[in-house]
This record gives sequence, C-alpha cells and structure tokens, in this order.
Amino acid sequence: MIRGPQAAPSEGEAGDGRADAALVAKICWYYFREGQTQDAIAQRLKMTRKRVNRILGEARESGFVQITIADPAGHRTEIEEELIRKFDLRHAIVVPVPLGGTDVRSFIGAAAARYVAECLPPSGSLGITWGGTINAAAQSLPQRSGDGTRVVLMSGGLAESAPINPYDNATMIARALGARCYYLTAPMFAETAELRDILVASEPVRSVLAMVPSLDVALLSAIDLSEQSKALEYEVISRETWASLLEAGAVGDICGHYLDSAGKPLHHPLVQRTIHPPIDHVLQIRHRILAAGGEHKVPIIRAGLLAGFCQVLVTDEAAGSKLLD
Amino acid sequence: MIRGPQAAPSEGEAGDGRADAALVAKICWYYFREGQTQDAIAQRLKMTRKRVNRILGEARESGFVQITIADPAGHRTEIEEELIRKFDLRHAIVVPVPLGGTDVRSFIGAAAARYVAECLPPSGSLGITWGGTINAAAQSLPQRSGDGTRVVLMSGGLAESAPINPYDNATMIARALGARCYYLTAPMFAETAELRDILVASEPVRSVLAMVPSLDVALLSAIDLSEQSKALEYEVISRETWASLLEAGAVGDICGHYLDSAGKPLHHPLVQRTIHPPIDHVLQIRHRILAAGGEHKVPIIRAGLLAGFCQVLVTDEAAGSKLLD
DNA sequence: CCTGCATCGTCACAAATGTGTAATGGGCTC
DNA sequence: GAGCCCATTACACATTTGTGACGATGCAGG
Repeated sequence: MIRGPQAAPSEGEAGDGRADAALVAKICWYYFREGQTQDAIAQRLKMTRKRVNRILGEARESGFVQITIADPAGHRTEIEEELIRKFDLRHAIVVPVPLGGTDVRSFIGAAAARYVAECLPPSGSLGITWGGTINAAAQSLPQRSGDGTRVVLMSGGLAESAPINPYDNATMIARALGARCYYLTAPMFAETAELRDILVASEPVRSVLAMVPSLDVALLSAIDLSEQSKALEYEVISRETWASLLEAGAVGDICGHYLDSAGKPLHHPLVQRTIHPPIDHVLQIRHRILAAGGEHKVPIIRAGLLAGFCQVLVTDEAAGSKLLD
Repeated sequence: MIRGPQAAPSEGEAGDGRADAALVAKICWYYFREGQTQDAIAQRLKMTRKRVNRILGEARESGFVQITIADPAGHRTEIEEELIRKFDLRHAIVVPVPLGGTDVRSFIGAAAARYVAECLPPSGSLGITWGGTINAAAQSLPQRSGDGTRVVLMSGGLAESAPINPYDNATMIARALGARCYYLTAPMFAETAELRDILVASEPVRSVLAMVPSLDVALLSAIDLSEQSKALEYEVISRETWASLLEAGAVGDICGHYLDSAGKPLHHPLVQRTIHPPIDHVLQIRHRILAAGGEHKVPIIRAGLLAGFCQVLVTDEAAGSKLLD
C-alpha cells in the first residue's frame, strides 16, 4: 500500500544515509523502469526480497521516485475550461477528490508543486504562504538543482510549533528546490498594530518584504474561517478573533488579507497586526498560483479569485464545481 | 508487469481516443497517488477490476504516467565524477545496465529525455539526430505544453522505412514537447557529392540547416561501426561502405561525422555525400548532450568526447567504466 | 435477418506483493 | 566476554495483481 505523501516528516533524517542512494536508485530502475520482479532484483543484488520491498516502499514515500500523471495539456476538463472562462484565469487545474481518507490537500499540493516546478524559471524566485496545502506541495516538489533560486516566505512565523508551521513549509520547499530561503523573522501577528508597524519597518523584515513585488512566482494558499478551519484547530487565531472576523463578514484570508465574500479586503483590527506584504505588492507578482480546495474553502477561494489574487487556480473537483454555481 | 518502454508503436493510434483521458487520469490518481486498490477503484467507478487493470497498464506503457527516479543531484556516482573529470564534462549521467533482456538504449534514452526536459528552456529549440537511443528518449519524454518550442532534425531521412526512422524520431519528440518540427527534406546520403552540395544549398534544406548553430540544446547519439551496429543491421549503409569506413579508421559517427579513434573527423567519400550540418555548426550549439551506451559504442563515444561533441554524457555503467580505462 | 468480428464482462488461477512473527546475528556498552 | 539492542533474515500468509479462457454483447456488412 502506498501511503499518501503527507506521512509525518518526523525522525531526524538529514542526508538520508540509511541506504546508499545509489543502491536505492538502482533498485528503482530495475523495478519501475525495467519491470523486474522484486524477487529477481533481490536475488541479483543478493539480498532478501523483503529488503527490496521495503526500500521500494521508502523510495516511494520519501519522494525518491516520483509518479507523475500526464497533464492533459490542451485537453482540459470541462470544469477547468469553465473555471478559466468564468474567472478569466490563465490556467486551471482540477484534481479528483480522494476516494479514501486521504487529505485533499495532498492532491492539490502535488498538482501545484508540479505546476510550480514547470513555471518557475531557473534562478527564479518563489513566494509562498502558509498552510497545509503548501506543505503538501513541499513534499512532492520534484528535486532540482536550482542555482540561485530563492524562496521567500510571505508570512510571519508561529512561536508555538503547530503541526504545520510556516517556517517548516518554507524550509522544505527551499530544500527541494535547492534554493536559498528568506524568512520573515517576525510573528504572524504582532501584539499591537504599532508594534506591527515597527517590525515591518525594521530590518531584516523590511528587506524581505521588499522582495515581494519582484518575485517571479507566488504560490498562495487560502485559509478559510469555517468551523473546520485549521487556523482554528491549531489555535493560530483565538475563538474570539474568529468570531469577530466572521461578524465583520470575512470568509477567510489569503496571505493574511481577510476578504469578504465579494473579495473586498476588510479593515479588521487583526489585519493591522498581521505581518505580511501589502495586497498591491502581492498583485505585482508576475505569476500567481492559488492552491486550495475542499468544500469549506469555496467562499474564500471565490473571494480570492474576485480579488484578482491569482491567474492560475489549483483545486479539487468538489470545490471546482461549487465555484461554478 | 511493466514492460519496457520500447513497445512497438505499431497500430494506428492517433488521438488515443479509446478511453477518455480524464477517466484514465482519475484512475491513475487513485491508484498511484492515493494507493487505492484496483478493486476499490473499479467498484467506485462502477467497472470491472480488469478494466481498471488494463487501463493502468496502458497508461504506463503509453507514458501517460511517468515514473521518474530522483536524480541524486550533487550526490554523483563515482563513475560519474570520474567521467566529468577525465573528459572535462559539465555533467554525466550513468544508468545501470538492464538486468533482463531490456535494451540499454531505453534506459539511456529515458535518462536523456529527463535531462533534456530539464535543460530545454520554454520556447527553446532542440536539435536531434537519428538512432534507437533518441527513439527511446522520445518515448519517455514527459509531455509538455511547449509554446513555441522547436525541434530540428539534423539528419536526412531514410527512404525505406527502417524500424527506427529519423522522421519518426523527430515527430515523436516534437509531439511530446508540443513543438513545431523541422525536417531535413533530403535523404540521409545523397547519391553523389555534387548532388549533396546542390541539396544542401537549396531550399528548404538550407534554411533548416541554417537553424543549427543557434539551437539551444542538441541531443546527439552515436552510431558505432561494430558488427552489431544498427546502421548495418537496418542496411542504412551497405556492407562495402562499412568495410571502407573501417579501413579508413572510422569508429563510428555522430551526426553524420565519421571519427577515428582519436576523435578526428575523416574525409571519407561517404561524408561528402551526407546531408548534415558542418561540425563547427554543431559545436556552436550551447548545450550539447550525447546519449549513447553499450560496450560496442565505447570507441565512438570516446571519439565524440575527444572531438568535443558534448558537455553532457548520458551512458550506462558498462560503457562508462570502459571509458575510464 | 444472419454471420463474422471485436470488445467487454465473468470467472478462475498463478504470480507477485505487502506484512506480520519469530529466529538470527552483528555491534555496542559495560 | 556477557548482555542487550537493533537490524536483517527466514518463513508464512493474506491481498493484490496480471492474465488466460470463455461466454455475452454490440456492431458492420451481406
């Protein structure tokens, strides 16, 4: 059984030295490329079939072998066509809803990763935000050598390490791309609006934020404000804040900008405390990709689309068809 | 069982309309990404397990799903290191030799395809030559949208359709890249040197050849002159020509340029009849990749390296280690 | 309408795969 | 050197997968 790609990246595995990478590669070649049986490979390499089996399993989970499904380029799904037309997008990618218990975000993340890998030029720069979808993307981003590639995390950090942490996200993506990583060394939300302004004006936060408008690609995620919102679950925002955001008409946020259902940015007190690039800076990024799915994210995705946050949408069938209603 | 990628591309299959591409994609997602069992997928999609099974098989063979093995970038094999040092290469890729009866060329082709896909810029131009290795590459080249990508076939054609035909090669590669393809509308060898000169000077041959120096990437293959040479087997050259080439000291050719074992181009009569770009034009191509392997190709590969034909070598372990002797 | 051809579903089975459990053995600490 | 921990092996077994045989269904042409 191939477990989904969101297997916890626990346990210290730095250089992945457990099994000689060359050996793993060889086994993978024989198995996937040549179609040899695990048994045959084991005999040939003088090891147990079980060992081969385990190595193959690990190779898949760790992303050592990537299985990519042809992008039916030019042969778009109806739903993709519709989305492109309705929201005037450059491109839309709609992935199927998982059958089993798998998290949709890992599907969407994988597709987004693929797209990013394709459109991020060598030595390009990529801005990312925070979220489970981005995390999933990080895990299935194809390795690349990326000379001079830069990754910029466009949100502050969380002091208390949530299961999904902005800094982790950024680190993983940067590692996969072989990129240099720039973090916002500030909390996601400052304690007061004044402090926020001071932080944003101070180095090194200022210079990292200053990179945003000239980024090549932005990989954005959308945070919803439904009951199932991860922001709530991980206590990124308190229940009171949540309630007050809802009351103000917010449906979620993209890159820290809370939007109402029409895509208009709100002037909620929280926004004054958020460390993030201004909207118009984000909108100056040449290539903007929004990766988000799941039915509860439909309102914020729609808001983001209306606000012009993205030219490329990566989502799932469920959200995609709801967006068309 | 996953059969090797060189399954004959026989039978007319143009648009591949047998099974809805979207359906195939979905099944592949469920199976490869989510790890669902074929049975579960069949039930969910209300079809037989056998059907799912068959679709998956076809998807693999047709290259609809690609299985890529992580390039241990920066973590090179010793043999790769040595090759790079000894021949002053920019990069070397050494694939394992197949266990079973699989043709080495499909391995090498796959690796080369992957490399090309990586280094060919969007809207870039790619020059290719003729040969089984290139053919294998075509078959495992990841699909891409390639706006404005161009593929130039740098050799003439064969009138009598050999199992591996230059035009087929070019077409397949162009199709995979979504590229516009430029052919040399001339035979591989003209009947006389005079006719060759006339052809080369005439349109449209001239303008296609004129594209060569400014190509972004060249994917070159090496044709050997051993007894096992495919050129001989497919009767691309006659046995007499073959003998006379050997006598002149040739060890094979790259892009129609016959070289001796030191890499010096020969002035054999055949060369005067060959429709191909001059050596210095080929050497002006910025990014030159030589994809060839198998022990019998070692002499011509070495010659090609000495002649400076490539900065990147894709070969197999057997040839690689022989090259280091 | 019937015939021939081809594709698909059903069944069945052998091979391959994933996953336990217990035994083995190598390397480490003490 | 004894004892222990860990990883690997050997063995066994349930699932999953690939494939062949055979009948049913559907379609084109006479």
